[in-house]
Amino acid sequence: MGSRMEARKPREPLSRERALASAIALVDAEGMVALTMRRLAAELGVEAMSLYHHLPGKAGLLDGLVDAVAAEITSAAEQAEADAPGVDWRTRLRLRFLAARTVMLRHPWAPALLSSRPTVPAGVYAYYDGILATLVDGGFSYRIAHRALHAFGSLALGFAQEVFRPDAGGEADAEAAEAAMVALAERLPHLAAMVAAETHDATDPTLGWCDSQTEFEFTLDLLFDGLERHRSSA
Amino acid sequence: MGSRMEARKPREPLSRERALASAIALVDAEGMVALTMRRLAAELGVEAMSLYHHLPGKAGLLDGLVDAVAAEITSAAEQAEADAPGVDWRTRLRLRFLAARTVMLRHPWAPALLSSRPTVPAGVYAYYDGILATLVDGGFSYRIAHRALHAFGSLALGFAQEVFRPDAGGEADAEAAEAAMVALAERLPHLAAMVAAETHDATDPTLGWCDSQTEFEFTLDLLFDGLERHRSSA
DNA sequence: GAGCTTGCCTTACGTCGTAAGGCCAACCAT
DNA sequence: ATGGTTGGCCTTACGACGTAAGGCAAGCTC
Repeated sequence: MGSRMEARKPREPLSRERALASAIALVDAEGMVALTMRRLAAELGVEAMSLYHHLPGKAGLLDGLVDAVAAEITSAAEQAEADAPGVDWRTRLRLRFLAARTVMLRHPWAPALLSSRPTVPAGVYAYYDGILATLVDGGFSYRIAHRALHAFGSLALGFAQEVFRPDAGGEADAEAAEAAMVALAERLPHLAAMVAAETHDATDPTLGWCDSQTEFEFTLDLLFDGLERHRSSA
Repeated sequence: MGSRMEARKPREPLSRERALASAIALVDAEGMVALTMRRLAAELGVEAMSLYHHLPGKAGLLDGLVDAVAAEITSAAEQAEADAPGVDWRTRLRLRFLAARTVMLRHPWAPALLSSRPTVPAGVYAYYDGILATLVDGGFSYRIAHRALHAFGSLALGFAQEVFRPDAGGEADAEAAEAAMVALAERLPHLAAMVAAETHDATDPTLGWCDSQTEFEFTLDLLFDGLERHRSSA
Protein backbone atom coordinates (compact mmCIF):
# COMPACT_ATOMS: atom_id res chain seq x y z
CA MET A 1 0.00 0.00 0.00
CA GLY A 2 1.19 3.55 -0.71
CA SER A 3 4.24 4.37 -2.72
CA ARG A 4 6.75 1.64 -3.39
CA MET A 5 9.46 4.15 -4.14
CA GLU A 6 11.40 3.38 -0.99
CA ALA A 7 10.60 -0.30 -1.57
CA ARG A 8 10.97 -2.04 1.74
CA LYS A 9 14.28 -1.58 3.37
CA PRO A 10 14.41 -4.99 4.98
CA ARG A 11 15.76 -3.44 8.17
CA GLU A 12 17.62 -0.39 9.23
CA PRO A 13 21.28 -1.04 9.60
CA LEU A 14 21.61 -1.83 13.32
CA SER A 15 23.76 0.22 15.58
CA ARG A 16 24.94 0.48 19.13
CA GLU A 17 22.00 2.72 19.98
CA ARG A 18 19.45 0.40 18.44
CA ALA A 19 21.01 -2.56 20.23
CA LEU A 20 20.99 -0.81 23.59
CA ALA A 21 17.43 0.40 23.21
CA SER A 22 16.29 -3.08 22.30
CA ALA A 23 18.22 -4.55 25.21
CA ILE A 24 16.57 -2.18 27.67
CA ALA A 25 13.14 -2.99 26.30
CA LEU A 26 13.89 -6.69 26.55
CA VAL A 27 15.14 -6.50 30.11
CA ASP A 28 12.27 -4.28 31.20
CA ALA A 29 9.87 -6.86 29.85
CA GLU A 30 11.50 -10.13 30.83
CA GLY A 31 14.29 -9.45 33.29
CA MET A 32 18.02 -9.82 33.12
CA VAL A 33 17.89 -13.59 32.66
CA ALA A 34 16.38 -13.05 29.23
CA LEU A 35 19.29 -10.91 28.09
CA THR A 36 21.55 -13.19 26.09
CA MET A 37 23.43 -12.28 22.98
CA ARG A 38 21.40 -14.70 20.89
CA ARG A 39 18.11 -13.54 22.28
CA LEU A 40 18.93 -9.87 21.84
CA ALA A 41 20.02 -10.56 18.28
CA ALA A 42 16.79 -12.40 17.57
CA GLU A 43 14.90 -9.44 18.96
CA LEU A 44 16.66 -7.30 16.38
CA GLY A 45 16.11 -9.78 13.55
CA VAL A 46 19.78 -10.58 13.33
CA GLU A 47 22.27 -13.27 14.28
CA ALA A 48 24.17 -13.20 17.54
CA MET A 49 27.59 -12.57 16.11
CA SER A 50 26.40 -9.49 14.29
CA LEU A 51 26.13 -7.70 17.59
CA TYR A 52 29.87 -7.83 17.98
CA HIS A 53 30.29 -5.31 15.19
CA HIS A 54 28.59 -2.71 17.36
CA LEU A 55 29.22 -3.83 20.93
CA PRO A 56 32.46 -4.97 22.53
CA GLY A 57 30.94 -8.15 23.97
CA LYS A 58 28.47 -8.91 26.68
CA ALA A 59 30.31 -6.94 29.36
CA GLY A 60 30.25 -3.89 27.13
CA LEU A 61 26.55 -4.38 26.58
CA LEU A 62 25.93 -4.41 30.32
CA ASP A 63 28.07 -1.31 30.79
CA GLY A 64 26.01 0.31 28.08
CA LEU A 65 22.83 -0.52 29.94
CA VAL A 66 24.15 1.02 33.13
CA ASP A 67 25.26 4.10 31.26
CA ALA A 68 21.86 4.46 29.66
CA VAL A 69 20.12 4.26 33.02
CA ALA A 70 22.61 6.71 34.48
CA ALA A 71 21.86 9.15 31.70
CA GLU A 72 18.14 8.76 32.29
CA ILE A 73 18.64 9.41 35.99
CA THR A 74 20.84 12.40 35.38
CA SER A 75 18.38 14.13 33.12
CA ALA A 76 15.44 13.35 35.41
CA ALA A 77 17.33 14.68 38.42
CA GLU A 78 18.53 17.77 36.61
CA GLN A 79 15.02 18.56 35.44
CA ALA A 80 13.51 17.96 38.87
CA GLU A 81 15.97 20.34 40.43
CA ALA A 82 15.48 22.93 37.71
CA ASP A 83 11.71 22.81 38.15
CA ALA A 84 11.99 23.98 41.76
CA PRO A 85 14.41 26.91 41.86
CA GLY A 86 15.41 28.68 45.03
CA VAL A 87 14.91 25.85 47.50
CA ASP A 88 17.46 24.78 50.10
CA TRP A 89 20.06 22.10 49.58
CA ARG A 90 18.20 19.28 51.24
CA THR A 91 15.04 19.82 49.25
CA ARG A 92 17.10 19.93 46.09
CA LEU A 93 18.84 16.70 46.97
CA ARG A 94 15.58 15.07 47.93
CA LEU A 95 14.14 16.02 44.56
CA ARG A 96 17.15 14.56 42.81
CA PHE A 97 17.04 11.29 44.72
CA LEU A 98 13.31 10.86 44.31
CA ALA A 99 13.66 11.56 40.60
CA ALA A 100 16.31 8.88 40.47
CA ARG A 101 13.95 6.59 42.32
CA THR A 102 11.21 6.95 39.75
CA VAL A 103 13.69 5.97 37.07
CA MET A 104 14.79 2.95 39.08
CA LEU A 105 11.19 1.89 39.56
CA ARG A 106 10.86 1.86 35.78
CA HIS A 107 13.90 -0.41 35.56
CA PRO A 108 13.73 -2.76 38.54
CA TRP A 109 16.73 -4.71 37.27
CA ALA A 110 19.02 -1.69 37.38
CA PRO A 111 20.07 -1.77 41.05
CA ALA A 112 21.23 -5.37 40.93
CA LEU A 113 22.99 -4.79 37.64
CA LEU A 114 24.69 -1.66 38.84
CA SER A 115 26.05 -3.26 41.97
CA SER A 116 27.18 -6.36 40.12
CA ARG A 117 29.28 -4.50 37.58
CA PRO A 118 33.02 -4.73 38.33
CA THR A 119 33.55 -1.14 37.24
CA VAL A 120 31.36 1.93 37.08
CA PRO A 121 30.63 3.38 33.64
CA ALA A 122 31.30 7.04 33.05
CA GLY A 123 27.68 8.17 33.06
CA VAL A 124 27.35 7.46 36.74
CA TYR A 125 30.09 9.94 37.50
CA ALA A 126 28.25 12.65 35.65
CA TYR A 127 25.28 12.14 37.91
CA TYR A 128 27.42 12.36 41.01
CA ASP A 129 28.95 15.56 39.77
CA GLY A 130 25.51 17.13 39.85
CA ILE A 131 24.96 16.02 43.43
CA LEU A 132 28.28 17.49 44.40
CA ALA A 133 27.31 20.76 42.75
CA THR A 134 24.17 20.91 44.87
CA LEU A 135 26.08 20.11 48.04
CA VAL A 136 28.83 22.64 47.45
CA ASP A 137 26.34 25.27 46.44
CA GLY A 138 24.51 24.51 49.67
CA GLY A 139 27.54 25.40 51.73
CA PHE A 140 29.34 22.11 52.24
CA SER A 141 33.08 21.66 52.07
CA TYR A 142 34.38 19.12 49.62
CA ARG A 143 35.48 17.01 52.54
CA ILE A 144 32.03 16.76 54.02
CA ALA A 145 30.45 16.49 50.58
CA HIS A 146 32.66 13.52 49.91
CA ARG A 147 31.53 11.85 53.09
CA ALA A 148 27.95 12.72 52.28
CA LEU A 149 28.25 10.87 48.97
CA HIS A 150 29.43 7.79 50.78
CA ALA A 151 26.71 8.16 53.38
CA PHE A 152 24.02 8.38 50.75
CA GLY A 153 25.27 5.26 49.11
CA SER A 154 22.71 3.79 46.81
CA LEU A 155 20.03 6.21 47.99
CA ALA A 156 21.58 8.80 45.73
CA LEU A 157 20.84 6.52 42.82
CA GLY A 158 17.29 6.06 43.94
CA PHE A 159 17.28 2.65 45.51
CA ALA A 160 17.82 1.15 48.93
CA GLN A 161 19.72 -2.00 49.61
CA GLU A 162 16.95 -4.54 50.13
CA VAL A 163 17.91 -6.98 52.81
CA PHE A 164 14.45 -8.35 53.40
CA ARG A 165 13.35 -9.84 50.13
CA PRO A 166 9.69 -10.56 49.37
CA ASP A 167 10.48 -14.30 49.56
CA ALA A 168 9.06 -14.83 46.09
CA GLY A 169 5.45 -14.15 46.93
CA GLY A 170 4.75 -17.56 48.43
CA GLU A 171 2.52 -18.13 51.41
CA ALA A 172 -0.64 -17.65 49.41
CA ASP A 173 -3.04 -18.48 52.23
CA ALA A 174 -3.24 -17.20 55.77
CA GLU A 175 -2.69 -20.52 57.49
CA ALA A 176 0.70 -21.10 55.95
CA ALA A 177 1.68 -17.56 56.86
CA GLU A 178 0.46 -18.16 60.39
CA ALA A 179 2.50 -21.34 60.70
CA ALA A 180 5.57 -19.57 59.40
CA MET A 181 4.95 -16.83 61.92
CA VAL A 182 4.83 -19.25 64.82
CA ALA A 183 8.02 -20.93 63.71
CA LEU A 184 9.58 -17.50 63.40
CA ALA A 185 8.55 -16.41 66.86
CA GLU A 186 10.37 -19.28 68.51
CA ARG A 187 13.80 -18.64 67.15
CA LEU A 188 13.56 -14.95 66.28
CA PRO A 189 11.37 -13.34 68.91
CA HIS A 190 12.19 -9.74 68.15
CA LEU A 191 11.74 -10.06 64.42
CA ALA A 192 8.41 -11.73 64.98
CA ALA A 193 7.35 -9.03 67.42
CA MET A 194 8.35 -6.33 64.98
CA VAL A 195 6.41 -7.86 62.14
CA ALA A 196 3.41 -8.29 64.40
CA ALA A 197 3.58 -4.73 65.71
CA GLU A 198 4.01 -3.21 62.29
CA THR A 199 1.33 -5.32 60.69
CA HIS A 200 -1.35 -4.47 63.22
CA ASP A 201 -1.35 -0.72 62.91
CA ALA A 202 -0.32 -0.57 59.30
CA THR A 203 -2.53 1.89 57.48
CA ASP A 204 -2.40 -0.05 54.25
CA PRO A 205 -1.67 -3.72 54.78
CA THR A 206 -2.29 -4.57 51.15
CA LEU A 207 0.97 -2.97 50.17
CA GLY A 208 2.86 -5.27 52.50
CA TRP A 209 4.23 -4.11 55.79
CA CYS A 210 7.26 -2.36 54.33
CA ASP A 211 6.40 0.91 52.65
CA SER A 212 9.57 1.53 50.73
CA GLN A 213 8.75 5.12 50.00
CA THR A 214 8.34 5.92 53.68
CA GLU A 215 11.52 4.10 54.63
CA PHE A 216 13.38 5.79 51.84
CA GLU A 217 12.41 9.26 52.94
CA PHE A 218 12.91 8.47 56.61
CA THR A 219 16.49 7.48 55.94
CA LEU A 220 17.01 10.56 53.82
CA ASP A 221 15.86 12.79 56.64
CA LEU A 222 18.13 11.07 59.11
CA LEU A 223 21.09 11.73 56.85
CA PHE A 224 20.07 15.27 55.95
CA ASP A 225 19.59 16.19 59.59
CA GLY A 226 22.97 14.80 60.44
CA LEU A 227 24.68 16.55 57.56
CA GLU A 228 23.12 19.90 58.36
CA ARG A 229 25.21 20.01 61.50
CA HIS A 230 28.38 19.59 59.46
CA ARG A 231 27.61 22.44 57.10
CA SER A 232 30.17 25.21 56.96
CA SER A 233 28.15 28.33 56.17
CA ALA A 234 24.72 29.51 55.26
CA MET B 1 54.04 -46.62 56.72
CA GLY B 2 52.73 -47.34 60.22
CA SER B 3 49.76 -49.57 60.89
CA ARG B 4 47.69 -50.66 57.98
CA MET B 5 44.77 -51.52 60.21
CA GLU B 6 42.70 -48.59 59.09
CA ALA B 7 44.15 -49.12 55.63
CA ARG B 8 43.74 -45.83 53.87
CA LYS B 9 40.24 -44.60 53.77
CA PRO B 10 40.61 -43.06 50.31
CA ARG B 11 38.63 -40.04 51.45
CA GLU B 12 36.14 -39.13 54.07
CA PRO B 13 32.63 -39.40 52.79
CA LEU B 14 31.85 -35.87 51.66
CA SER B 15 29.01 -33.92 53.13
CA ARG B 16 27.20 -30.65 52.88
CA GLU B 17 29.49 -29.16 55.52
CA ARG B 18 32.66 -30.30 53.80
CA ALA B 19 31.37 -29.00 50.47
CA LEU B 20 30.49 -25.60 51.91
CA ALA B 21 33.78 -25.26 53.73
CA SER B 22 35.67 -26.11 50.58
CA ALA B 23 33.57 -23.69 48.57
CA ILE B 24 34.32 -20.85 50.98
CA ALA B 25 38.02 -21.61 50.87
CA LEU B 26 37.92 -21.69 47.09
CA VAL B 27 36.05 -18.42 46.77
CA ASP B 28 38.23 -16.71 49.35
CA ALA B 29 41.26 -17.73 47.32
CA GLU B 30 40.11 -17.23 43.76
CA GLY B 31 36.86 -15.30 43.75
CA MET B 32 33.33 -16.15 42.77
CA VAL B 33 34.21 -16.78 39.14
CA ALA B 34 36.18 -19.85 40.20
CA LEU B 35 33.18 -21.38 41.92
CA THR B 36 31.73 -23.87 39.46
CA MET B 37 30.29 -27.23 40.29
CA ARG B 38 33.03 -29.01 38.38
CA ARG B 39 35.79 -27.00 40.00
CA LEU B 40 34.42 -27.40 43.49
CA ALA B 41 34.08 -31.14 42.92
CA ALA B 42 37.66 -31.32 41.71
CA GLU B 43 38.74 -29.47 44.82
CA LEU B 44 37.10 -32.23 46.86
CA GLY B 45 38.55 -35.02 44.74
CA VAL B 46 35.17 -35.93 43.35
CA GLU B 47 33.10 -35.61 40.21
CA ALA B 48 30.67 -32.76 39.71
CA MET B 49 27.48 -34.76 39.88
CA SER B 50 28.40 -36.19 43.27
CA LEU B 51 27.78 -32.79 44.79
CA TYR B 52 24.11 -33.11 43.99
CA HIS B 53 23.71 -35.79 46.63
CA HIS B 54 24.55 -33.21 49.29
CA LEU B 55 23.51 -29.90 47.78
CA PRO B 56 20.31 -28.97 45.98
CA GLY B 57 22.09 -27.44 43.00
CA LYS B 58 24.15 -24.36 42.44
CA ALA B 59 21.58 -21.97 43.85
CA GLY B 60 21.46 -24.00 47.04
CA LEU B 61 25.22 -23.86 47.23
CA LEU B 62 25.19 -20.08 47.01
CA ASP B 63 22.49 -19.87 49.64
CA GLY B 64 24.65 -22.08 51.81
CA LEU B 65 27.57 -19.71 51.38
CA VAL B 66 25.46 -16.74 52.40
CA ASP B 67 24.15 -18.63 55.39
CA ALA B 68 27.64 -19.56 56.44
CA VAL B 69 28.80 -15.96 56.26
CA ALA B 70 25.70 -14.85 58.13
CA ALA B 71 26.45 -17.34 60.88
CA GLU B 72 30.02 -16.09 61.07
CA ILE B 73 28.79 -12.52 61.34
CA THR B 74 26.21 -13.38 63.95
CA SER B 75 28.68 -15.07 66.25
CA ALA B 76 31.27 -12.32 65.78
CA ALA B 77 28.68 -9.65 66.54
CA GLU B 78 27.29 -11.49 69.53
CA GLN B 79 30.72 -11.94 70.99
CA ALA B 80 31.71 -8.33 70.38
CA GLU B 81 28.63 -7.15 72.18
CA ALA B 82 29.10 -9.60 75.03
CA ASP B 83 32.70 -8.47 75.51
CA ALA B 84 31.58 -4.93 76.32
CA PRO B 85 28.71 -5.12 78.77
CA GLY B 86 26.86 -2.11 80.08
CA VAL B 87 27.43 0.27 77.19
CA ASP B 88 24.72 2.29 75.50
CA TRP B 89 22.77 1.19 72.48
CA ARG B 90 24.80 3.01 69.88
CA THR B 91 28.09 1.66 71.11
CA ARG B 92 26.63 -1.82 71.14
CA LEU B 93 25.38 -1.43 67.58
CA ARG B 94 28.69 0.03 66.45
CA LEU B 95 30.48 -2.97 67.91
CA ARG B 96 28.11 -5.30 66.10
CA PHE B 97 28.51 -3.56 62.76
CA LEU B 98 32.26 -3.30 63.00
CA ALA B 99 32.43 -6.97 63.92
CA ALA B 100 30.37 -7.72 60.84
CA ARG B 101 32.74 -5.58 58.85
CA THR B 102 35.79 -7.59 59.87
CA VAL B 103 34.02 -10.72 58.70
CA MET B 104 33.16 -9.09 55.39
CA LEU B 105 36.76 -8.01 54.92
CA ARG B 106 37.73 -11.66 55.24
CA HIS B 107 35.23 -12.55 52.51
CA PRO B 108 35.29 -9.70 49.98
CA TRP B 109 32.97 -11.61 47.67
CA ALA B 110 30.18 -11.76 50.24
CA PRO B 111 28.55 -8.35 49.69
CA ALA B 112 28.08 -8.86 45.97
CA LEU B 113 26.86 -12.40 46.51
CA LEU B 114 24.43 -11.37 49.20
CA SER B 115 22.87 -8.63 47.15
CA SER B 116 22.64 -10.81 44.07
CA ARG B 117 20.71 -13.59 45.75
CA PRO B 118 17.01 -13.55 44.82
CA THR B 119 16.02 -14.53 48.35
CA VAL B 120 17.63 -14.15 51.74
CA PRO B 121 18.66 -17.33 53.55
CA ALA B 122 17.45 -17.86 57.10
CA GLY B 123 20.75 -17.14 58.81
CA VAL B 124 20.56 -13.47 57.89
CA TYR B 125 17.32 -13.11 59.78
CA ALA B 126 18.93 -14.48 62.91
CA TYR B 127 21.52 -11.73 62.72
CA TYR B 128 18.89 -9.05 62.34
CA ASP B 129 17.02 -10.40 65.33
CA GLY B 130 20.07 -9.63 67.43
CA ILE B 131 20.19 -6.07 66.15
CA LEU B 132 16.53 -5.64 66.95
CA ALA B 133 17.15 -6.93 70.46
CA THR B 134 19.80 -4.27 70.95
CA LEU B 135 17.56 -1.54 69.59
CA VAL B 136 14.53 -2.50 71.65
CA ASP B 137 16.64 -2.92 74.74
CA GLY B 138 17.98 0.56 74.05
CA GLY B 139 14.51 2.06 74.23
CA PHE B 140 13.31 2.08 70.64
CA SER B 141 9.81 1.21 69.59
CA TYR B 142 9.42 -1.54 67.05
CA ARG B 143 8.25 1.02 64.55
CA ILE B 144 11.38 3.08 64.79
CA ALA B 145 13.53 -0.01 65.08
CA HIS B 146 12.05 -1.21 61.83
CA ARG B 147 12.93 2.03 60.13
CA ALA B 148 16.36 1.93 61.66
CA LEU B 149 16.98 -1.46 60.07
CA HIS B 150 16.10 -0.06 56.69
CA ALA B 151 18.21 3.02 57.31
CA PHE B 152 21.24 0.94 58.21
CA GLY B 153 20.86 -1.06 55.06
CA SER B 154 24.02 -2.93 54.25
CA LEU B 155 25.96 -1.16 56.97
CA ALA B 156 24.38 -3.54 59.44
CA LEU B 157 26.02 -6.37 57.56
CA GLY B 158 29.36 -4.65 57.62
CA PHE B 159 29.71 -3.26 54.15
CA ALA B 160 28.87 -0.09 52.30
CA GLN B 161 27.48 0.09 48.82
CA GLU B 162 30.53 0.97 46.77
CA VAL B 163 29.62 3.31 43.99
CA PHE B 164 33.11 4.44 43.20
CA ARG B 165 34.98 1.38 42.16
CA PRO B 166 38.79 1.24 42.15
CA ASP B 167 38.69 1.14 38.35
CA ALA B 168 40.76 -2.06 38.33
CA GLY B 169 44.02 -0.54 39.51
CA GLY B 170 45.00 0.92 36.14
CA GLU B 171 46.79 4.21 35.73
CA ALA B 172 50.10 2.83 36.86
CA ASP B 173 52.08 6.00 36.28
CA ALA B 174 51.46 9.57 37.29
CA GLU B 175 51.26 11.02 33.80
CA ALA B 176 48.32 8.88 32.79
CA ALA B 177 46.57 9.75 36.03
CA GLU B 178 47.27 13.40 35.37
CA ALA B 179 45.81 13.19 31.88
CA ALA B 180 42.72 11.43 33.19
CA MET B 181 42.41 14.14 35.80
CA VAL B 182 42.47 16.90 33.22
CA ALA B 183 39.87 15.16 31.11
CA LEU B 184 37.78 14.71 34.22
CA ALA B 185 37.97 18.35 35.22
CA GLU B 186 36.47 19.49 31.94
CA ARG B 187 33.28 17.53 32.10
CA LEU B 188 32.97 16.93 35.83
CA PRO B 189 34.36 19.99 37.57
CA HIS B 190 33.03 19.28 41.04
CA LEU B 191 34.15 15.69 41.10
CA ALA B 192 37.58 16.77 39.97
CA ALA B 193 37.69 19.50 42.61
CA MET B 194 36.66 17.06 45.29
CA VAL B 195 39.31 14.55 44.35
CA ALA B 196 41.89 17.31 44.26
CA ALA B 197 40.84 18.73 47.60
CA GLU B 198 40.76 15.37 49.31
CA THR B 199 44.01 14.20 47.84
CA HIS B 200 46.02 17.23 48.91
CA ASP B 201 45.39 17.10 52.61
CA ALA B 202 45.00 13.38 52.91
CA THR B 203 47.02 12.15 55.85
CA ASP B 204 47.80 8.88 54.16
CA PRO B 205 47.68 9.12 50.38
CA THR B 206 49.07 5.62 49.94
CA LEU B 207 45.79 4.11 51.02
CA GLY B 208 43.97 5.94 48.27
CA TRP B 209 41.83 8.93 48.95
CA CYS B 210 38.83 7.02 50.25
CA ASP B 211 39.36 5.65 53.74
CA SER B 212 36.50 3.22 53.95
CA GLN B 213 36.76 2.81 57.68
CA THR B 214 36.37 6.54 58.23
CA GLU B 215 33.46 6.82 55.83
CA PHE B 216 31.82 3.80 57.39
CA GLU B 217 31.94 5.24 60.89
CA PHE B 218 30.98 8.71 59.72
CA THR B 219 27.79 7.36 58.20
CA LEU B 220 27.08 5.32 61.30
CA ASP B 221 27.31 8.42 63.45
CA LEU B 222 24.99 10.34 61.17
CA LEU B 223 22.42 7.62 61.50
CA PHE B 224 22.90 7.09 65.23
CA ASP B 225 22.58 10.80 65.91
CA GLY B 226 19.41 10.95 63.91
CA LEU B 227 17.92 7.89 65.56
CA GLU B 228 18.68 9.12 69.04
CA ARG B 229 16.09 11.83 68.56
CA HIS B 230 13.47 9.20 67.75
CA ARG B 231 14.08 7.18 70.86
CA SER B 232 11.11 6.70 73.16
CA SER B 233 12.63 6.47 76.64
CA ALA B 234 15.89 6.27 78.51
C1' DG C 1 22.51 -64.92 50.36
C1' DA C 2 18.89 -61.69 48.39
C1' DG C 3 17.49 -57.40 48.02
C1' DC C 4 17.83 -52.72 49.00
C1' DT C 5 19.98 -48.46 50.01
C1' DT C 6 23.81 -45.22 49.64
C1' DG C 7 27.55 -42.77 47.45
C1' DC C 8 29.92 -41.84 43.62
C1' DC C 9 30.67 -41.95 38.60
C1' DT C 10 29.65 -41.80 33.37
C1' DT C 11 27.46 -39.97 29.67
C1' DA C 12 24.92 -36.65 27.47
C1' DC C 13 21.94 -32.47 26.55
C1' DG C 14 21.01 -27.72 26.03
C1' DT C 15 22.64 -23.01 26.73
C1' DC C 16 25.91 -19.64 27.14
C1' DG C 17 29.78 -16.17 25.21
C1' DT C 18 32.59 -15.67 21.43
C1' DA C 19 36.81 -16.82 18.05
C1' DA C 20 37.52 -17.53 13.03
C1' DG C 21 36.35 -17.00 8.75
C1' DG C 22 32.96 -16.76 4.58
C1' DC C 23 29.62 -14.31 1.64
C1' DC C 24 27.68 -10.51 -0.59
C1' DA C 25 26.29 -5.82 -1.62
C1' DA C 26 27.95 -1.11 -1.81
C1' DC C 27 31.42 1.93 -2.91
C1' DC C 28 35.63 3.71 -4.92
C1' DA C 29 39.23 4.93 -8.24
C1' DT C 30 40.48 3.81 -12.68
C1' DA D 1 32.08 -0.59 -16.84
C1' DT D 2 35.34 -2.82 -13.74
C1' DG D 3 38.25 -4.69 -10.52
C1' DG D 4 39.50 -3.98 -5.64
C1' DT D 5 38.31 -2.83 -1.18
C1' DT D 6 35.51 -2.37 2.60
C1' DG D 7 31.94 -3.27 5.95
C1' DG D 8 27.80 -5.54 7.60
C1' DC D 9 25.91 -9.81 8.44
C1' DC D 10 26.03 -14.87 8.66
C1' DT D 11 27.86 -19.80 9.44
C1' DT D 12 30.27 -22.87 11.93
C1' DA D 13 32.54 -24.33 15.80
C1' DC D 14 34.74 -24.53 20.52
C1' DG D 15 34.98 -24.75 25.31
C1' DA D 16 32.82 -23.50 29.29
C1' DC D 17 28.61 -24.01 32.27
C1' DG D 18 24.47 -26.41 35.17
C1' DT D 19 22.26 -30.63 35.51
C1' DA D 20 18.97 -34.79 33.98
C1' DA D 21 19.29 -39.89 33.63
C1' DG D 22 21.06 -43.83 34.69
C1' DG D 23 25.02 -47.27 36.00
C1' DC D 24 27.93 -49.71 39.27
C1' DA D 25 29.81 -51.27 43.44
C1' DA D 26 30.05 -51.48 48.52
C1' DG D 27 27.59 -52.11 52.79
C1' DC D 28 23.31 -52.71 55.25
C1' DT D 29 19.05 -55.41 56.80
C1' DC D 30 16.27 -59.64 56.86
